[in-house]
Amino acid sequence: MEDRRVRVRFAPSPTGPLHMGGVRTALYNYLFAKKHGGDFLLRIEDTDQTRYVPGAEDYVVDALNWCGMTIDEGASVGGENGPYRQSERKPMYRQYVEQLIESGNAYYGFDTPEELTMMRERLKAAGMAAPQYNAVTRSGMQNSLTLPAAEVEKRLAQGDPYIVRVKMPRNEEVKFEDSIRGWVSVNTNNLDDKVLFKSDGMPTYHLANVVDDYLMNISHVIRGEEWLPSAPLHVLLYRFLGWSDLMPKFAHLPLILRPDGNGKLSKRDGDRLGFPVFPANWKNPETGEQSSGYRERGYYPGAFTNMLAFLGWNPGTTQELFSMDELIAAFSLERVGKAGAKFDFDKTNWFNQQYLRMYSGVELASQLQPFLKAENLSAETHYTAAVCDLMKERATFVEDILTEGRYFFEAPTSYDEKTIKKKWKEHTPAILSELSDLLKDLPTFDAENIGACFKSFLEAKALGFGAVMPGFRVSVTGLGAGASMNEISALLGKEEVLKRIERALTILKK
RNA sequence: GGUCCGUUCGUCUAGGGGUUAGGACUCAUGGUUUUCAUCCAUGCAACAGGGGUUCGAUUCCCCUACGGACUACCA
Repeated sequence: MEDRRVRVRFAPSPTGPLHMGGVRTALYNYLFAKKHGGDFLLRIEDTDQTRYVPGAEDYVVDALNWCGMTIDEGASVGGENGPYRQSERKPMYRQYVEQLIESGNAYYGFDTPEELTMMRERLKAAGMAAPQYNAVTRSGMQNSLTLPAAEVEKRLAQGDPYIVRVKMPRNEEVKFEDSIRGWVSVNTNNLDDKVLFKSDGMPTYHLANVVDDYLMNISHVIRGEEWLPSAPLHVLLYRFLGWSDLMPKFAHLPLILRPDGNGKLSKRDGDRLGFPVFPANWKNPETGEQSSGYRERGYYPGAFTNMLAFLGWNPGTTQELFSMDELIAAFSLERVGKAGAKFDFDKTNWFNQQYLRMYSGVELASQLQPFLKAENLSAETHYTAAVCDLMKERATFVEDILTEGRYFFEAPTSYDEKTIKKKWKEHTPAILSELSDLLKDLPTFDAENIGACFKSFLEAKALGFGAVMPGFRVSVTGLGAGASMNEISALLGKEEVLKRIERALTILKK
């Protein structure tokens, strides 16, 4: 059993865009699988046809691909254990349901939804907080445990709608070892007779999940903490089906919480606080509602997954920047924390900034190209690359290089008012004019010479940097602050710099 | 309400019976820079509370408080 091949699955329900919490669950599964040379499967849990949202499955695959997780088996890539959509596995579940009924671990239920509601209302009125369909209440309901056998036969034969429930045993401790939480123990008296098979002929999550994990030979179930309360039911199901020996190991991940206040992270929080909660943009096909994603906001997939990996896990060292391969090498479930983690958007941006810096000017130039194009700007590649090299230290996103360095691609159309008000003095035009003449005569217009020229000019005129530089900068860039003016000027070239100064002098005068 | 899970700086976390309780993000200050950013340095800032066990508990145990998840013919 110890040398069992590691096979894990990520099993989302296609009811909408994949939430970043889901991406993290997928990531931990992926890291764990790859760490142990195992398989990462994607299974679509679409047993609830009423909640199916078109496009959601493609979205999951797209998001996983963007994040750099390769799916070994799944509907999109195939595999030997398919189909990988539960809706397509519908015929496979029935025999296991029947097996459970025959062994006395499950039974038919004929109660209508209305009767169920009435039962709950009645018990609530009698003072019961959360009425359950369990060993106590099932005796008063219509099911194959209370109805005469003949009646059950008759109802089934005439095609009355029915469901199948698990027959939860009385007063039994169900124990299992969670890789993250240790031993978890629950008494079956606190569990109810969960529906395993719905009247539409589809299994519920509980049954489908256990059957498919068994059939797909899943070795480890790594999923969100929201599943912890139903894990004992799953353990019981493995036992009832005679599969205890092949039961996967469980690991229940802590949740990602809201940055402020309490509760788990939701789409609402992102809207309210101004950050995406989805990996990529999503448009609800029914309402047309748009949700923004990290990809379109300009985050690098590596930065996004790196950030996600650290939300609940740490390597035990002080290293924080990890490539996917490094993550795979360092990952272990033992180092996943037990407590929920509040999402920190600042840290996400910090990760992106770190990733951006690792690119060369040339690489950044090609990343910047679409943004330039969108603004109808263009430049030689080597020029854009040089701009990126100069500007990358002050950018979090590639786009920042353009928004903060637009003057590299077109002459300023306006001049920063604050700087003009504070630094554009009466004598500024005369000074700039003189400086301009000096720059004109420079034989080599590079940063070093410009700097030297500037310095000697200041010395000759007995002026401080503050008397000349701000005016020079605002004339050329339109801004009050930024990268080294020597570098900027050299990049722009003599002709352009002189032209801009001249233009500023005519517009600003004084 | 019940069941289960959890609780170290504002946030992510390391640590673990004896530590000046460490790192990162954020924030503040100083240095570098013509300026801004970067970078460097420094600072602010935490073991939820109460009982045990122990020579000694932040660490182990119990209780309380607080937080979270679950409590559908949803996953």
